[in-house]
Amino acid sequence: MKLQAVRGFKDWLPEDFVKYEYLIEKARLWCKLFNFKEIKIPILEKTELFVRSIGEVTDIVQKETYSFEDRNKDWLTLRPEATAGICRMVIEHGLYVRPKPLKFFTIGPMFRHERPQKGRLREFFQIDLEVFSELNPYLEAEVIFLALKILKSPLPKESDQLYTLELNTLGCPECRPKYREALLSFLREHKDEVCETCKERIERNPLRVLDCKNEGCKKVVSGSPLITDFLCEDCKTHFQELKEALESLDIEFSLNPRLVRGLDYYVRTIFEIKAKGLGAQDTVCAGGRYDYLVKELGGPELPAIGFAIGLERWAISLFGDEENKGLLDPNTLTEKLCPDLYLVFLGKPLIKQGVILSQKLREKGLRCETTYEEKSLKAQLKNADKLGANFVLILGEKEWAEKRAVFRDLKKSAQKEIGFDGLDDLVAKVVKEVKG
RNA sequence: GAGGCCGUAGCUCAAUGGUAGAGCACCGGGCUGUGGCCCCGGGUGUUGCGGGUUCGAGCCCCGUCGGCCUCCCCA
Repeated sequence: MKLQAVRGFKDWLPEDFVKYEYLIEKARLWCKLFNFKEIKIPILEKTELFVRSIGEVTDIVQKETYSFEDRNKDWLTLRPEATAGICRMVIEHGLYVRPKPLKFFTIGPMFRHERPQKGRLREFFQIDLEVFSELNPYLEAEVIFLALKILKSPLPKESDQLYTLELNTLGCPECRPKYREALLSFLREHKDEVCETCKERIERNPLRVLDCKNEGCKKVVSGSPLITDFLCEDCKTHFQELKEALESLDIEFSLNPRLVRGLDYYVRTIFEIKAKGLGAQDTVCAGGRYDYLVKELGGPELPAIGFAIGLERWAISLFGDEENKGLLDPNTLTEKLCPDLYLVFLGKPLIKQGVILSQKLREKGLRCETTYEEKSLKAQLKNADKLGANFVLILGEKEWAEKRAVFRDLKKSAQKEIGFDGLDDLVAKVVKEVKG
């Protein structure tokens, strides 16, 4: 059997890498402007962390994690998301005593053992942001604003309608159970009308039924009790203030009372940002509040909100895929992979000069490539062209002796002669030509 | 985890159960002082892998691995 990458794990070829790098840099820029601090947490954590945070009965923990016993007989899990690890970090290092708000972001791979599809890999990258602070709707609105800001940042105009924001509230430990009970009894009454999957969901995770795409289920759900009718005063007020805060930031959103979460720790506000053209996996960013998680993991009471952007999905939404072109053209990025200058040397004695000269040029910031073997001028130019070089510098033994070189613009097919007095002078002149 | 479609050269794809091909890419040459264009030459392959049926399998059957899509779930 041929050796190949593990299923659902992808290589990033140079042309892929530039796309992700471009997006990551855009995101990083906005994170920093909002005063988020970049951190790194381990890829591997104790299994217990995810069981306690995400929830023992969730699908993620029950069947999607990469978990194993290590040589010390410790149960470890490749992180399926970043929030739990960041909470652990905050608690372990006592970061909660630092001035609020604590704003962190991290970028890295997550792992979930699911069936791969477009926009759904087993190793996938997330840009994850978390804010630990007081429960405040303005802060919350700002976090959502930032999510949209990041997503739209690579686009030429902010006015596009590529991304849509959906909003909901899950209530808090005080009001959610009441709603859950009401929903549960409603669903039990309509058990015969929902699909097979939902029959199971009713007892396991009734909120999920709200999210079912089955037409019959949708019909049932349309008459179901609404969370908004069960919210306690605090949650109601908070949600109302959040909506007003979003409006004051000119953020368009649609309320989706059927929006739910696969992770147990979320309370009150949750949101999702969907993108067009992604098929079934169209959620590019998701997040919400998790006001009790830090305490549940052994820390102090510390309300928090966060979200994660799926890097690969974000990339597809902007650059498109094999079938559909996106709004951004990846070719403008791959051009950056080409050398600025290719040094052509004719005659074996000059090869050594090529190595020295290219080094000096690199120190001046030029991306250089050169010849290491004696080859015909034609072969070297061909090579320079194939590598996508913008310019070539041609030095033959005759020119070398007469202290002159030919500088050729491959894109314009024009060339001129450069006289020089020593290597450093040549370097200076070439740099000037290339950089304009 | 369930279902469906698919897997042939580096890439995109052909090939009634009867000798594995094309375009692009790649390599060499025309062309030892000027790239792209052109011309000539080269197929670069364990038809994903393993079995089975058959005189004969890229094609049919089973299994397996992988990809895509839907479900499940989620970023």
